[in-house]
Amino acid sequence: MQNIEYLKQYLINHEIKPSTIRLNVLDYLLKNRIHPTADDIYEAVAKNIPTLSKTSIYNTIDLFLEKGIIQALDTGEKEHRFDIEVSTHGHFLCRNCNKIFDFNIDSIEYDQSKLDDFLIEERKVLFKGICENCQDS
Amino acid sequence: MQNIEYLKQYLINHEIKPSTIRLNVLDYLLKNRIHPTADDIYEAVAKNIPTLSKTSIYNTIDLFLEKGIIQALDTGEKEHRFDIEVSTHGHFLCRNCNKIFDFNIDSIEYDQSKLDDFLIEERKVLFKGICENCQDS
DNA sequence: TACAGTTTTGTATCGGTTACAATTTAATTA
DNA sequence: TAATTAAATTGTAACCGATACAAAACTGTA
Repeated sequence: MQNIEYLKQYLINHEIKPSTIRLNVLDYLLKNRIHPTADDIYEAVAKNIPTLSKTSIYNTIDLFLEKGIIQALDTGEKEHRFDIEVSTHGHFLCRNCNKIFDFNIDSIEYDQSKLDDFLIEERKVLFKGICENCQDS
Repeated sequence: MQNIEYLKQYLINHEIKPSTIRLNVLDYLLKNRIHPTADDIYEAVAKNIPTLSKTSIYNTIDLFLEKGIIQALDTGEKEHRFDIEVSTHGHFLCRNCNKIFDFNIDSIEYDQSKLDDFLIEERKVLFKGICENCQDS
């Protein structure tokens, strides 16, 4: 875990008090942009913190969501997945290898009259299919 | 349940053998476009078929998904929801009343270079926020 | 050192979904 | 029509990601 000061400041800037678990989770998320599940995070962080409990991971995730430094992805898989990149962007889920690929979205053109006076807080775009790699094999 | 012949043909056209349960589920979905959960469907259809089991609803849903006459929505709520409208369109989930509103999508402009040679099979767009009605109160 | 507040842990439980064998129903053949 | 096979339906148990909650451990402050 490098740049502890950077990680601490990252949390503090988002009104999260640093703790060993939170720093480890943040470090993992920043370095492993694979849209991991709670269990992925748990398995990775538990290597550094042998006493770690699953509940602490869920607590940390809930806190990070609340403070807006991660977003949850609902892909139809049974586990939630999480993304340290919170800007609006598209996700492509390969239904063969289950990897998620990011892509930029420039605009969505839709019938706004249907959503007149609706307060839109989140825009999620999920494509599903087969990634390039899985088509070759 | 009106138009039994229409419902039968609807199923047959999609390679689904009609049965009482399947006809009832289809009828419910066509008449109640509220993006119901499996339990919503179960509760409604059980009124007509008292011996109905939850498993039969899951079986029917799986079959309908497989044959492509419904699509699943993953909204972050813990239950899946289902939509008899399978064309690509947007969904708005109100995080206050949990109603889902449909809207048309004309186009999504995105960085296609990231998805070069990807086979895109599904495009899902989900907005979340507060619907007009829930803002008034 | 004592105290209060926060963080973390461990256990039990929840609830939507799935697995699967048994039963019932429908379709096919003799 | 009865017998046989296949398909649909049911009921029970179990799975598993997530949650609730109280106890324990830790942190910061005076």
